[in-house]
Amino acid sequence: MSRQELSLEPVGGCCVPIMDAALDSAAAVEGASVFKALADPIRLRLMSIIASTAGEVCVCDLTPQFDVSGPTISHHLKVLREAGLVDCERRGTWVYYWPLPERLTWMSTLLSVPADARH
Amino acid sequence: MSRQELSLEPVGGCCVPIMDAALDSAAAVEGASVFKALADPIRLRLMSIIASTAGEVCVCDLTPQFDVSGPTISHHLKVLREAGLVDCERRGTWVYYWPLPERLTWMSTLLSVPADARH
DNA sequence: CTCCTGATTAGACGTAAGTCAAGATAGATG
DNA sequence: CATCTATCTTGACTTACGTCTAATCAGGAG
Repeated sequence: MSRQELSLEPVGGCCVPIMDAALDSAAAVEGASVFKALADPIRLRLMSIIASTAGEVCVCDLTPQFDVSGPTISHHLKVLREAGLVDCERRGTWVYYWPLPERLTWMSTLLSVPADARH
Repeated sequence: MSRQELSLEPVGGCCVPIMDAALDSAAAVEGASVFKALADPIRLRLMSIIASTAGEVCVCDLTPQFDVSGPTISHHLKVLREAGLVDCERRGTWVYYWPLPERLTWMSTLLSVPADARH
């Protein structure tokens, strides 16, 4: 359950802000795949709920907060897992998810704007 | 040319990191649309080229760096424009693009991870 | 005005992505 | 073992997205 289904390479060696240096083609492919994982409203909100919860969250507490079916939530959680943004563990009947902050830090750095370039 | 084709509301009033507070449904929809704009390798690389260039970039210097047709580049630039990530201006025969750092800052803050939560 | 060049728009096409219902799996309990 | 609950997987369906060619638009030059 906690194995990573997709490539989880360092994503370009983390990381120079795009305002400092342009990405090459390969880095763009890898980077875009992480953005894609957060490019859906349900996934972005799932990520924010998981990330803002200290410790971990049970799927059974996640599903009722959305208007879509259980399988759909399960699908979105899998996408977040494959992107390296969360991990999970089954304990008894329930499955618990927690955030993996490394990728968030990577994206945040990539998008960071030098103070003197703001506005 | 520099009009904004889509809603460019403040995107949730910019901005609390997702590790501090979960997004509500409406904020997630709006936020996901910005991530979607960078969720394509060509757009992410276009954005990084535009952002890393001091001043502005001519479309004529952008297109040759990619293996897709001119109209495709034009389409991707439009998506970035509608997401509020870049703006442009025609001067004579050529069109120039520059970054709008506000949205980058917003995303970067949203994804930022408190130092004590890293790893 | 006419022609040429750079850029965008329109429309068509194929693939990818989100959703659901139905079935499968994991584990607890009797 | 059988049964029940929580979660995930499968397969089908529909819509969204990236790409192209062809056509259009904006400006400069002759």
